[in-house]
Amino acid sequence: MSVRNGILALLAEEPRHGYALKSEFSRRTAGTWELNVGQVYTTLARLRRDGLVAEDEPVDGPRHRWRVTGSGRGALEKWLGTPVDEAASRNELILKVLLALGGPPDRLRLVLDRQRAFAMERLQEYTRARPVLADAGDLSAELALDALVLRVDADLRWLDRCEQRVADRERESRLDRGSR
Amino acid sequence: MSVRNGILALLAEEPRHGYALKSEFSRRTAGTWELNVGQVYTTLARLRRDGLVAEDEPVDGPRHRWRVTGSGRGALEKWLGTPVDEAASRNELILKVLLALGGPPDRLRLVLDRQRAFAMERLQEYTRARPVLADAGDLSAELALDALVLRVDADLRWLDRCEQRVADRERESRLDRGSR
DNA sequence: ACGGGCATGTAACTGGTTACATGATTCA
DNA sequence: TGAATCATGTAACCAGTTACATGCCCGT
Repeated sequence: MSVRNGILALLAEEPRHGYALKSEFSRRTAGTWELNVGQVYTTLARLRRDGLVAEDEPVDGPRHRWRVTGSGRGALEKWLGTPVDEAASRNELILKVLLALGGPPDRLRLVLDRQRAFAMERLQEYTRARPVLADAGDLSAELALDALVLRVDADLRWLDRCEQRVADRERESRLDRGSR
Repeated sequence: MSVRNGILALLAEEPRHGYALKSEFSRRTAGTWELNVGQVYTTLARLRRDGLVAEDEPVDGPRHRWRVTGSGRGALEKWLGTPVDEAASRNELILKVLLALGGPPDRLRLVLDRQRAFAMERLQEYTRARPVLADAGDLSAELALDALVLRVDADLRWLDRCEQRVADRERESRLDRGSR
């Protein structure tokens, strides 16, 4: 429901037309979340269907102005007030590693290596980009980037821990075989 | 494509029937990713449609045994070898905070507070559960929990940073108003 | 006899996403 | 004039998810 609620949040700030929502959405997420224009209109149609937004008839040219309804405002408050549960958000990286754990050790090592290399590359990019954003005074972009840095950092630590635990496991199994 | 590829990974270990996939999937993700049984069958049907898995005719009772095909193995390798891009995985928490940034300060503070309270609660739960899992010797569960801890920890740090930056911004705007 | 877990499946819905068609405006 | 951007919309697809129907088998 992220796109739905995101659009709702933007409309709650002020009524906007469809195309403006697309631009604003990606601007506010510092380009990390790009919407296909069409998606804005499909989402608006669904929001209208559910009574969360309403449209004014076009006045100047083809532009419709969309605004939030009362229940739309309610839905938004509810979304904002409900914390995001990391455990419930299905995480692809965790899944991948946990399942690779059941395959041959080489494959697991490949997964771990590829992911780590990628993460470190990204971390460098972010570190290079950080001061530029700070100079530009774009708070949203700074915070978005900070979030990414912290996450990728957490991922890297986790990958290290995985590698370590797996190495332990293999050492133990070698010892087992040796003492048989 | 997580569910699809996850099921593919399990079938690549050994042929299994549908119900076994459901159990194994949630066991291997340490209960953090529960599948509705029906979803397994719909996903299997789609995998078969795409030629990634094949089914043996039932031998004993109603049980079908599903196995990965050659192209299924290819698709799996590709998935495992492709790193997960954190920046491309749309993150609800970031979106929520960034958009709340555009609303009234009280609402932003509510979002931040709720999320932090929730995260700290979770962190405590995880810390309590950690030694139990270590004793049980369940490597998957341990690693899954570690991932959650690291992520929630990263989230907490980020929330702190957000609060700090927003407080800075408000102090500055107060100063601006004062010097007008 | 019956409740619960094992087992298979289908119909239907949701939200996200894209490809495509259409036309207005703007500016070089 | 013609490309780029602004602007609106629709048809269609995909993966994820759920609710529901069906029946087998096992232990009490």
